[in-house]
Parts: sequence; C-alpha cells; structure tokens
Amino acid sequence: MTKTTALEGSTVEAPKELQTKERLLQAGMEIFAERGFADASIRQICSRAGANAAAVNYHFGDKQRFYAEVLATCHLRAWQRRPIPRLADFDEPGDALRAWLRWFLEMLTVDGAGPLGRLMAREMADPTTALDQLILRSMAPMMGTLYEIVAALMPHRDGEARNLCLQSVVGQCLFYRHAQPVFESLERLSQSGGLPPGAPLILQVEVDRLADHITQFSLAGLGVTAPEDGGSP
Amino acid sequence: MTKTTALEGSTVEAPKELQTKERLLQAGMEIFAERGFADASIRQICSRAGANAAAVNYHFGDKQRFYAEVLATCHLRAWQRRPIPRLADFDEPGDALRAWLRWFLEMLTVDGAGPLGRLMAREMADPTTALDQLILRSMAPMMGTLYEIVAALMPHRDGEARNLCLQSVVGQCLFYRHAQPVFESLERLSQSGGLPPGAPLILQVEVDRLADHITQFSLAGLGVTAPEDGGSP
DNA sequence: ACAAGATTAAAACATGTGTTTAAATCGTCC
DNA sequence: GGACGATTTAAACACATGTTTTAATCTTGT
Repeated sequence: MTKTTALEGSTVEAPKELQTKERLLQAGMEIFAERGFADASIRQICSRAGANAAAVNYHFGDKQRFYAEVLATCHLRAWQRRPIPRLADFDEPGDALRAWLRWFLEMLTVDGAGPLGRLMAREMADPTTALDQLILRSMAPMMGTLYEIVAALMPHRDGEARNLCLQSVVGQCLFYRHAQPVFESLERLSQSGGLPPGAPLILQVEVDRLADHITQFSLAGLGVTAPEDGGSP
Repeated sequence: MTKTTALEGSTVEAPKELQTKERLLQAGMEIFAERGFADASIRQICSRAGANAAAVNYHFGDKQRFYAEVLATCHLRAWQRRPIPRLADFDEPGDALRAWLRWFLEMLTVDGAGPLGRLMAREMADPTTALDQLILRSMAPMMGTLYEIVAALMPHRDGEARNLCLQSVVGQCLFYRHAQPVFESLERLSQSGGLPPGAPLILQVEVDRLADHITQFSLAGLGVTAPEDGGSP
C-alpha cells in the first residue's frame, strides 16, 4: 500500500526518507498553525524544513493531502502525549470536570502542548475540506468524554439541556484560544497609552487558575453547587 | 481633508460617486465576511459591486485602507441599527444581562444583523493591522457595558473575579459564532451517516432560547441565583 | 457648447503561488 | 564496481493577486 519500498530493513536507526518527511511534518505543523492553510506557502514550509520546494509534492502528493497528514499527526501526538481524562477515572464527577477542563485548556492555549489547539481554532474560523476529518478524529471524542461528565453531573435533565450546558463549558474554554490576539493587542495598546481610561483591562491568567474558575462557574451553572464566595485568599 | 471636491452641492439625491463607493462597501462587507481579508480578492469584490477592478484602489487607496473603512462602516451601521443595552436602562441587573446577551448573540450569529460578528471573529482568528481599530471602536465598548452589568451583579468581588466571570459570559456567546462551521459539518455528516452512533449530536438553537440558557447558566455561575430546575415545560 | 475635473475602463506589470518536469545525486544490492 | 530505484535539486509553467498606467467617458460649471 505505502511506497516505502526501499530502506526497509536498514540497520540505520533514522533513515533519510523519514528524516525529511518528518521535518516536513514538523515545519508544516508550525507554519500551518501560525498562518493557516491558505496563507502558509509550501515554499516557506520546505524552507524551514531545509528541503527543496518540490519536497511536499513528492512526499505527500499535493498541499491538501499534506495538510490532512499534518492534522492527523498533530492529533496523534497530542493524544499520546497526554490522554484525555475520562469520567471513569475519578470518584467524583466534579473532579473529572476539573481534570477535563485543565486538559482542554492546556491543549488549546499552551504552546508547548502542540499546535492542535491552534489548528482546530483555524479550521473553525475558516474551514477547509479537512474539517470533517478533524471533527471525527479529534473534536467528537473530546466532546463525547465531556458529555459523559456533564450527564453524570446533571442526571435529571434531558439531552438538550445537557448539550446547552456542555456548550457553555466548552465556550468558556475556547474563549481563551480565540481571544489570544485580542489579549496581545490590548497589551500593546495599553503600553502605548492608547486605551481610554474607563476600559476594563482584560488580563491573561495561568491555566490552573482558569481551570479552577471555569470549574466553579460551571458547577454552579449546572446547578451542582452554589459558587464559593472566596477567590482572593 | 477629504477628496470630495466635486458633486458637493448637487441637487441629485444619490450622486454616482456615492453610488459605486457605497456598492463597493456593501460588496466588501459581504465578501470580507465570507472569505476573510487575505482570501477576498479585490477583483471579486469589484465584480460583485458591478465596478471595474481598479475601483477600490481609486476610491480607497489600497486594500488595507478599504478593509479598514469596511470595518468602520460595519460597526457604525450595526450600532445605529440597534443600540447596545446598558445597565442604566433596566431596573434589575439580571434583566440587563439578558438583554445584553440577546443583543450580543444576535450580532454574532444572525446574518440579517450585519457582518460585524463574522468580521470580528475573523479578525480574532487571524488578525490584520485593523485589529487595534476594531478593538477600540467595537469590542471595548461592548465589554465595557457588560462589565458594568457584571459588576452590579457581583458587587462584593474584586476586578479579577469580575473579569473572569465576564470572560465566561462572553465565551459562551462566542462559541455559537465560532462553532457554526462545525454545526454545518455535523449536519452534513449526520445526513450521510458518517457519524459514530455514540457521538452526542450538537444542535443549533434559536437566539432567544440561547439567551435564556446563557442568562440562567451565568446568573448561577456568578452566584446570584440557583439555576432553575425547569427547562422542558 | 465647451473645457476642466472626476470617474470609469482596459490593459499591463511585478510578484507570489501550487505544481510539474527533467536532470542530477544518493544509497543500496547484485 | 556498476546499475537501478529512490530522492533531491533547479528550472519552468500556468495562474491569480494587488497595483499602476493610460486612455476613454461622464459630470458639472461657465
């Protein structure tokens, strides 16, 4: 099926073919995440990978199939780096919710966690033909595990109420991915004194504090607990 | 300052100059909203406006300044079509929150309400040089009015807690703009039977139901009320 | 009616894109 | 060592883009 006819049983640990293919995938993840599918140029990707401009077309066929493979690689590595927390792993559904939120927020906003979050956001902003694949492979399982947690937290409500609450939870997280450019622009504006005095300054927070806040806010919204009054210790 | 040296005191109600300039702005709003700044081509915009390919450069200088003017026009028309609900207009802060949410959701997701919501989302997904302008002119006032409402609803909390809650409220709304392509793709997938049986089907809801849900969820999250148990009548 | 200026129109320019082609290079096996 | 296939390289192709240019057309004031 595949075209790996040569260098199959070689004694060398890292064959050259996988070398540049791997470098292309790495560069593709970076640049597709930075610039999006349309704005990322094959020449730029090949340049960062230290390969010729025709390397992508040789190894992957065309830009679209290369992009699809980049998405698949992203998904695979993100999920094997840290598996998604499931309801069955916890005694209390509230703990499962907090763990899920921490996992989701990290994937979305922490750069070191891989570019899957950025690529998902880009695919939502302007979809390509690879959106269906991304939904089936990445998004649906994430939402499925969260739905189990939400269902355990509100067992007496019907599916539509659960879906609305699930979306309220997910929306709070997605905000911190989509608003990142706004944060940066606000920081820039506030340094140059271009902000009106009355405007409330929105600030970035660490993932742990975010997960704690969204957990409390959502548990209250779901009707599980009354929100704690604390916050400033 | 401006270059309107001719046709100034004409008796004609709709001078030709404003005709094509207005048509260009209209087509620009549509196509920039559909395809984003980079992917929208000047030729396509001029074609939809029934103008020559050089019309944009003649009337606005270049693509960037044209885009900035489109954003400004969008903002102006969206806000004069329906003013933003303010805290002072309501007796109860909860009513103000519900009205604000309804206004924000409509701007974000209802096509007839103008393309400002789409353009804001696009500018967040991959920013251009016009993001600062959009923040100062459109986003900051929206968030300012919401902050007043949130502050009235949680008078005993500090600014950081209020900001976190504000972002939780905004995130729930933004979800329904950013997830729209996912909704459409899910609908397509479910019709072709490509969805696994266990996957929870996320459905679109009307703006009024959304506003009600987010109001209840958020009031509970803010610690104002315990969420009602009802939902299915 | 005429002339001046604003507006349109068509064509060309420079540039960047994805992709293909053809030759050169490399690695491996007989 | 030499030959064969996989890989890399450089060049070219076809096309789309934003912008500029030049001439034509329209509008208006006198």
